[in-house]
Amino acid sequence: MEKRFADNYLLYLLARASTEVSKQFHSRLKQHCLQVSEWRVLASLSDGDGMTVGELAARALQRQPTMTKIVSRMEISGLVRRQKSSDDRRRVQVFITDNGRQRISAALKDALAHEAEVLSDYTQKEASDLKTILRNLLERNGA
Amino acid sequence: MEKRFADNYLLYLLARASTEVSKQFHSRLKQHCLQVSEWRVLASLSDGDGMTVGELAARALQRQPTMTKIVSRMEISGLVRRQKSSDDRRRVQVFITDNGRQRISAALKDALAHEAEVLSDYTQKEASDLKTILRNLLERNGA
DNA sequence: GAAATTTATATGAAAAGGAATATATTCTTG
DNA sequence: CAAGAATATATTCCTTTTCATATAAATTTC
Repeated sequence: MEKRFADNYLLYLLARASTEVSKQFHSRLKQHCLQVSEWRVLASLSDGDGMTVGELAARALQRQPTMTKIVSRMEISGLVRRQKSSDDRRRVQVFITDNGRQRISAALKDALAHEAEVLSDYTQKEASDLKTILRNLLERNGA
Repeated sequence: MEKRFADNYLLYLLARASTEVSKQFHSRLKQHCLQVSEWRVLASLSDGDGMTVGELAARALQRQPTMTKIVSRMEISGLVRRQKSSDDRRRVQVFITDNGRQRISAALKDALAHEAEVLSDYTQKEASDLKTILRNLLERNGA
């Protein structure tokens, strides 16, 4: 069988790996009534609450104007709240609400469970090596 | 420094690696006047011409209705052409045009050059191991 | 072989995203 | 400290994607 360009092209392998594995998890998110973008924002905020729109955009791999819109929607649905930063009033800090915290809590557990499934065939060392390799790739590419 | 959930979460590392590395290449695509979706379709077709809309969607990691529209746009701009399959007239086969082949040719070279840059710090073996690991992850996750 | 089911693609309305730019605030520099 | 540059967020307009479903052809089942 002939080897296709794509099957040996790093960017495609990365995109495919990310897309396929994420797709599995995204179907679980539906059960938590969470959109992918909502999940990403809430997961980020559960790490460090009170992030600015720009920080959130970077973390959630979105552009800033997109994040502004995501935050607006999530504010309306009561998952987060906005607050102008007092020391730099250009900045807007986004905080997770109790409602948001409740919604993300189960999803976070589910995320870890799903990750365990994805890595179920791997030894502990293999799994940690895989992650190290990815972090390494990111470091070497200016992330 | 505290460790964030995301920085050790496989799906995030994959998404981040894919997004960051792809972003670099996407800016190059602009110089070839190609959209990302166009690049993906043409690259797929340069591997195996005459793919169905469904096959293309799977390869280009898009949903089928999205691919129908991408193909429609690309047909209008003369990069591909459609042809109803004769053995199964539900299927539509998509072929790359001469114009499309011209447009993709330089981009393909650029893709390989960019990949080499991304992997410039890696030895041959490390690079090939990285790809093997990703292919492996895909196989184990039903891709 | 007709009816029901499945499969492949297309369509239409609504949601989301993207690029460019506006607005507001802070920083810099002379 | 005023003018200009830089930074953070929001907005606008336009393109693209998504979801649900329609359409059309092939396959299965009775």
